[in-house]
Amino acid sequence: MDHNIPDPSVRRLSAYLRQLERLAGEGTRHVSSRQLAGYIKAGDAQVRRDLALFGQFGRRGVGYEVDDLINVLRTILGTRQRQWPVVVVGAGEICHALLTYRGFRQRGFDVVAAFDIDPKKIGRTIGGVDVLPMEDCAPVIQRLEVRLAILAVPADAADETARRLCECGIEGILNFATTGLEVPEGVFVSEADITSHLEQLSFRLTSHRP
Amino acid sequence: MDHNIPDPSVRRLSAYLRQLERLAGEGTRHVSSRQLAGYIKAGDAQVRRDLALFGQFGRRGVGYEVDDLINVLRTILGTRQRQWPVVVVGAGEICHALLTYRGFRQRGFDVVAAFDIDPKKIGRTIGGVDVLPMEDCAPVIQRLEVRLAILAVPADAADETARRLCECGIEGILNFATTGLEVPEGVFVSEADITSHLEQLSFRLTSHRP
DNA sequence: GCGTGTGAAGATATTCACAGCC
DNA sequence: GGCTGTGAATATCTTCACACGC
Repeated sequence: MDHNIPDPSVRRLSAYLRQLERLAGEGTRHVSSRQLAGYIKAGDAQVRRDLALFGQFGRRGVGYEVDDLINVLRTILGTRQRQWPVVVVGAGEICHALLTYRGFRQRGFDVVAAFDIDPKKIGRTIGGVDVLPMEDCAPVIQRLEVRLAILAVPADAADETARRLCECGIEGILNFATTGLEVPEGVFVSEADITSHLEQLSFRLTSHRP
Repeated sequence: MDHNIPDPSVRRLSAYLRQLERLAGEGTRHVSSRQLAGYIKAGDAQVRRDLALFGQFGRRGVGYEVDDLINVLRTILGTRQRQWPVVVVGAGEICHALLTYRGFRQRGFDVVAAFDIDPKKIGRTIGGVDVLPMEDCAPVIQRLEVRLAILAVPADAADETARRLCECGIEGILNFATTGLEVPEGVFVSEADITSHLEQLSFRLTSHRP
């Protein structure tokens, strides 16, 4: 399987999967690229191209079988064969929201531990997940073979914490901090700063209308 | 000011602003496109191009004045002249995290109210913000001239709630639900589904290494 | 008829490379 | 020497349009 997949395509693959899961829940068995495109802001050719990057999954004249395509997309995204253990660092409000959200598991992610440096937070259990002292992060990550971390610490601690996570072998970081992170080669970062999202919107509402 | 600004550029403008705010806090007065690019995964020419979309803000041989550029970027992003009132819909855990996060205000956003349909949640005050019944959303949005909403309801309620918000005059939605939304022409949606972010990462860690 | 898969064309975004100014 | 701003070149992404199979 090739490696030069554009970022926008990967984002859309996620979006297709979300729609397909919904369709499957409604009992729909077949779907066309045009339908799928309708849910996303995209054209039907775009949908077919995105899928064609990985193989041929449809039938001409018919479309795609919903359940099949779900499995294909999960395989592509890496959430079919394995359940990904994930750690959350920083036991604040975002962490709380993440640990009580029950939707991750069925999508292939499993929050196995949270870490903090605040003794008042350490020892608590939130949503069935223990909040552990930051010192434990290396052994836990290694023992459970955790490769993904969610970073939810204050901005001024983000970079240092990220460095530490990378040392423990973390390869992917979902970053809720407002700071951009400096990470070693081979570590992927996905930015989830909420303020930036709001700024995208405020930009679009500011004198840039079509 | 033109309107055909690429989405990736707008995302980077946010990122530059975050870095500049940090630099300003550290007392740094000048910055070059190369430095700025170093924080982001981008080249120096990219930084200059992004800024050149809106004007000329640097001095040759010198670089950019940090405070000036902060003001420029805030103006571009629309967060300099005005404080944006924002409503949160769905008073769950994410809402709780949003209402207790104190960083929005200094970045130009002000959460003015939260809404829910659950009587047990209505009437509470979280982080100084009242949780109001969903029926009040239209009058509040109109009275406070709210144009931005954060959608934090369960997936199955997302589309219907979004429709309702658009009817109230909301023009930008930050969507935490896993569903893609169908919104009228002229309404902007920014997707913040956390599972999708995790899927981006798990994809990159799955057999697609360089 | 319908809908996929895909070369070829087109549109967009990024990088190069250098003139011009500090 | 350093660094911006920007045409020109390149790379990347998206759309068109049609052959092929259902």
